[in-house]
Amino acid sequence: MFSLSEENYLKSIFHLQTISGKGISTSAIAKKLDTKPSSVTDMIKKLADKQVLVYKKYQGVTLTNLGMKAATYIIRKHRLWEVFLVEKLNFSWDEVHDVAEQLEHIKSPKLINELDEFLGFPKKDPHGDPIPDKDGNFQKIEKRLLSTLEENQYGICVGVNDSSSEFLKYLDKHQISLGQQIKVISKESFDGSLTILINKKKMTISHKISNNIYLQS
Amino acid sequence: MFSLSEENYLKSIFHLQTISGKGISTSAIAKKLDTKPSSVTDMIKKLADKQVLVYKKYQGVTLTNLGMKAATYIIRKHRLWEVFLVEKLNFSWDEVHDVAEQLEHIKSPKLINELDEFLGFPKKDPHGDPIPDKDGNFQKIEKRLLSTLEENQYGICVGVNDSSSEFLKYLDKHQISLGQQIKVISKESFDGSLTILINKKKMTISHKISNNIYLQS
DNA sequence: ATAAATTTTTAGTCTTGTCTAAAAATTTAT
DNA sequence: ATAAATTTTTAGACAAGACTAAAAATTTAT
Repeated sequence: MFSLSEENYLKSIFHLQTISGKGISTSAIAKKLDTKPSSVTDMIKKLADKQVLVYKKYQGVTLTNLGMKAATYIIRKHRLWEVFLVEKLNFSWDEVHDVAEQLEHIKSPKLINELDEFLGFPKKDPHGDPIPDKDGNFQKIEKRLLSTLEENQYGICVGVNDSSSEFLKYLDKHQISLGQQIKVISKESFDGSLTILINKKKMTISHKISNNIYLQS
Repeated sequence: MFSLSEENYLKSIFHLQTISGKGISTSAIAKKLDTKPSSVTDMIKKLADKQVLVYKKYQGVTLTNLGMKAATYIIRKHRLWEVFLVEKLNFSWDEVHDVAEQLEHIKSPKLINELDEFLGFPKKDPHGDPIPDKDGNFQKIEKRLLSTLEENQYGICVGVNDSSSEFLKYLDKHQISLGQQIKVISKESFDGSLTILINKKKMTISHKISNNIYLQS
């Protein structure tokens, strides 16, 4: 069984590993968890003792299969609770993160599987991220950042990279949501800004925005 | 804001206070929380600093209005989650306690009021205990222990004193549930055992059982 | 290849919440 | 009323997690 802190480390390392592929540095973990590298070193030793990751001084860490399994289960819980909050309790997608962050640590053999069933075994959370099933399997949807598209290319919005309340509110305000088609009209090479067609309307967005929206082509 | 431990102390002190009425001793709290009196002394000082209880050496503690309010809110959360688990997630009444014990500590201004609404503003939890509303008010149902009835008296089962899984399973096994009428046929003064009429059938129960069942007359 | 800059680890400290052992206060019994 | 028993508090210690400051290792630059 893992402590609350241990679970948060596992989840962060899993996320970092999914992006980078390589061993994760102490400082990267510290940054993600908003803590100090020295604290990370301490915790990493504990987690290595528990066999959930491999750790060699100065070389970064890698999750073991056991660690991957534990992290996936935490993510399953997080995303199912997000669906619950949005579908049943009238939360908007920018309000769910902090609460799900707490709920994901609840321990009960029965709770999550029942919740899954109650929600109809959803495959994706409100931000478009896939929900692992009870065996830890989930489909990896191939998706690409809107910022990588060229003029005249298009796709369906299937996810976001930044789940912060601020960003999600921006999307709501400009009526950008999951499932919508987005087409790139023109691309400004100077600052990377894009003019896109969405909802039959043209709009221009900055690189910072397009770099946080995922499309499926 | 209170820590997890502080919340557990508040809840326990509230429960003890509801039963006894008087100031609660260090050792009573220690027993309830399965900890040591010395640990209780430490925590009590912290809680007194936070103005939630009044503490004088060797005299026991009493919750202030602030403390009562905080404790009531935790109990509201606990009982609403119990209703959710039973009504929506197929938990039986003997399975809910441990999970609700964790869920009651989730912090979210929105979560509990939405959950309350989602459940249809229930007035009682699965064990018959009243659920405080959002302002902390709840009806005190006058109820008495089955063990205090005399021969030929009867009442409706409205709650239990012991919420342990073992006791609740006993009740399920013998088909005793909330809402049923129970009549005392005879009372054995030697050991306090009762012969009762329930479901049109006679059965004999020990004093330990009748002392944990509440009736409304 | 060596010096400078950066990253990581160690060493020591702090906080929260707990514990044991012993001292102090209170209650009970004679 | 005083001694004995009980309850409560103090004192000191420990584990989990985190922090700061300084040392060690690694990477980058000259």
